[in-house]
Amino acid sequence: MTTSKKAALPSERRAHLVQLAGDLFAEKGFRATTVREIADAAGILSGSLYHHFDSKESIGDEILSAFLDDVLAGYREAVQDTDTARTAIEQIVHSSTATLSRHRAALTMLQNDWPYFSAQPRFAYLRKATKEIEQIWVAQLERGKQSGEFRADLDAKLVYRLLRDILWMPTAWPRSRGASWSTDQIVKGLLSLLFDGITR
Amino acid sequence: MTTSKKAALPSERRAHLVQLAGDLFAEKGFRATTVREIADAAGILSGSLYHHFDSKESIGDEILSAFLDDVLAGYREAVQDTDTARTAIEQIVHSSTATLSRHRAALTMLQNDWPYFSAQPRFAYLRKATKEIEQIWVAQLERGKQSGEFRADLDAKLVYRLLRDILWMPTAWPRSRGASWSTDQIVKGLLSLLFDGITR
Amino acid sequence: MTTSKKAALPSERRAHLVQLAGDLFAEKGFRATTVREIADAAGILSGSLYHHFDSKESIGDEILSAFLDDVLAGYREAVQDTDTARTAIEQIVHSSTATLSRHRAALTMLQNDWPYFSAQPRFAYLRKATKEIEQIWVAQLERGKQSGEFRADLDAKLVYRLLRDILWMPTAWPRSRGASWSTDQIVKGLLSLLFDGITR
Amino acid sequence: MTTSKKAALPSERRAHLVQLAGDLFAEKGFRATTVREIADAAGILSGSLYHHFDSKESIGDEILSAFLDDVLAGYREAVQDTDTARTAIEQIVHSSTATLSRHRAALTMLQNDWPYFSAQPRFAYLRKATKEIEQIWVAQLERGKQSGEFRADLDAKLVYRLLRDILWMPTAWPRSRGASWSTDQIVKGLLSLLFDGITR
DNA sequence: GATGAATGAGATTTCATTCAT
DNA sequence: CATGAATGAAATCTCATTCAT
Repeated sequence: MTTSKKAALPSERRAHLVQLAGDLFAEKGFRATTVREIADAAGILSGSLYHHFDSKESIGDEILSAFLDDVLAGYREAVQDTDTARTAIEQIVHSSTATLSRHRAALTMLQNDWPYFSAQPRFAYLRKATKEIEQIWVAQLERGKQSGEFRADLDAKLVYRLLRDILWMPTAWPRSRGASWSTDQIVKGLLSLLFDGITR
Repeated sequence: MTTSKKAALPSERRAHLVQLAGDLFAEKGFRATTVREIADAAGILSGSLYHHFDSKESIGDEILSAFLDDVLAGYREAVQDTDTARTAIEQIVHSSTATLSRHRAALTMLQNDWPYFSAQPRFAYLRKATKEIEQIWVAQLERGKQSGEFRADLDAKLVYRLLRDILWMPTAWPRSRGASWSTDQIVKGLLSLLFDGITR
Repeated sequence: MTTSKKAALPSERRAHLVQLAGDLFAEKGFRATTVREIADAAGILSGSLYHHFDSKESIGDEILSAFLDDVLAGYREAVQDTDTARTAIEQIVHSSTATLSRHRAALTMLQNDWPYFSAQPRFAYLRKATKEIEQIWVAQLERGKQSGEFRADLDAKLVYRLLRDILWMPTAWPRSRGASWSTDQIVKGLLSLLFDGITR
Repeated sequence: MTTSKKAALPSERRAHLVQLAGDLFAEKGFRATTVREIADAAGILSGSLYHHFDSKESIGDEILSAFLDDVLAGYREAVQDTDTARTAIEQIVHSSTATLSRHRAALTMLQNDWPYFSAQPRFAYLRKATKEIEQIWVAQLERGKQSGEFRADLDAKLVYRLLRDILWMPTAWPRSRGASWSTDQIVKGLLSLLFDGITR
């Protein structure tokens, strides 16, 4: 009656394991983290992980798809009922603030192991999702160009890519033992930098 | 009495192999690239690579240190004899333009495999070099704050990290089959974005 | 004071599980079938099977010994009170018709995993039973040679082996999605094919 | 220049390893044989096998496709320029005699692990080849029915399957420590047994 | 009787590296 | 310089089985 795919059965234990795995992925990347390390972190043997997951990749899958679902949901909502392109972009950025800190692992994985994931059919949705993300950004940038809010000479695709990266990537910065910034701080610094520039 | 380290013996063949390896590293990352793939690209067997290099890591070493040497040299020169902080930052950015495109592989490696490299004593110079890079940027940012050129509320370290990333990382963007930007285009787009902002 | 061996406690549920397991064994072989698959088919978890069986092998045991008991009983009865060797052989064959279709799983298991079973002390009875089966066949073949019913140059052991295989194996043929024959059809085709070939 | 697929590069060592592996497969079946056992037989470590082969399956692939190529070539030649269906069938059988003994491993593998192989896309050619084999047999059987050589009531497909099995399978019989028959003996016994049974 | 979690042994595979020829 | 063969450590994964609840 129930589907036989393990991935479909949630459970507290399972969620906890995904959490542990995600922490390791965020620290060292997906491929660089061994299932043994994940199992060690959970206090079980590596084989025991396969009671909960089909494969290491299915753990990655879970983390990545959860992230993209969250981001897309946030973006779609952010651009609804906005009066100006600037408001829309601001909302997109703010929506990210909330989302990103919950998904450090996914960001690190995308940054470190994109070629690995994007080459696999199983992760085809990564390309699909990033395409939709691009469309949302580009649509708002073009809207701002048309309305005169933004400079007419912006290369929308390029600006999108730059903005998305600068927005997303710091979350994946290695947590150094010394001072490090919160996602909030980063985004705030970023916004003030982008909208107002460096100069006084 | 020449040193017995293979790394000390340059040669055209050797340089070519580093080039080939770098191309693969730039595409898939350092760890994700196998020595067999490098050897295949060179049309030899994997074992034969060890006539030229001590280890896979020594190839990585060569690529990374060449990059950092180049960058640092450029940065040191860029800030010399500058009248204003703004000029200094501009020169830093422009110096990068020239350097980055020659070092795609290094950028990808730093982005993908930083935790791997930075954990090894052999690559201790990575931390040293990045620390010097930070000092150069931060010094100029603080100078600008003091002189009134830049906003007084800038978190210099944070701004440095954001700027460095946004400056360096696009070079490591995966070369998609569609339209892709040259390093020049990227830096130009970036500068106009940062110094003038998005808005008109 | 019932024995503590689980195998000694029959029950409907138990028989049903053996049936389900047998179906899977018949399809994919004994070793290739996992206890998880058996449990899935029964709608329970794999660990729960161990309330009913000591081990996977004890399920196999049950299936194989039931088959051999059946076959031997049939063979012993078949050769009793027969006037001619030909009649005896005919009865043996006909006795098989009835028996085989009920034991597809056992046939598949013997065909696929004979080396595995025959190497284990637990399954020593397999060799014993097949030896008795051989004796029954060979006795009748020799009888026919002596009486002049069968050709004198028959290698009785070889002919037995050929006949037994051709009689048993088709039952283990993979059930293809297209047209497939009933055990009845197969045996009938076989008889009409073989019988005149044996007789002088 | 050369293809990078290992499977395409023959070598003496390689052929020797296939031979050793085949011997083990013939004894215990494909799945039941571990790569460690193969490596042990060759006096090397299991990982070293992967210098020569992509995977265990590619060894199986080599053995199976060599067998089917051989069989099909023999069959195609056997039926060429035959005056009667009986001659054709006879030649098919004789062609098998020569072929089978060289391919004990393949026969065992097909008998033990057919469900495993036939389920994999990589081994799709197994179905294709067996289909062609069936067509060759059935064509000759039908020809014989039409010409009056064979009984008109033969179910050609069923008879083919029975004949092929009885012809092929004994080669896969476990080599018992005692008396065992050569492929020649088996086929001879078989022919004398079967031939008159087919003809009217 | 069944669940849910885990064990533990062993399987296949990967890959940087070594070395005799 | 290059080949061809091998090493050896470690990785992912499989699966029968156990057991507290």
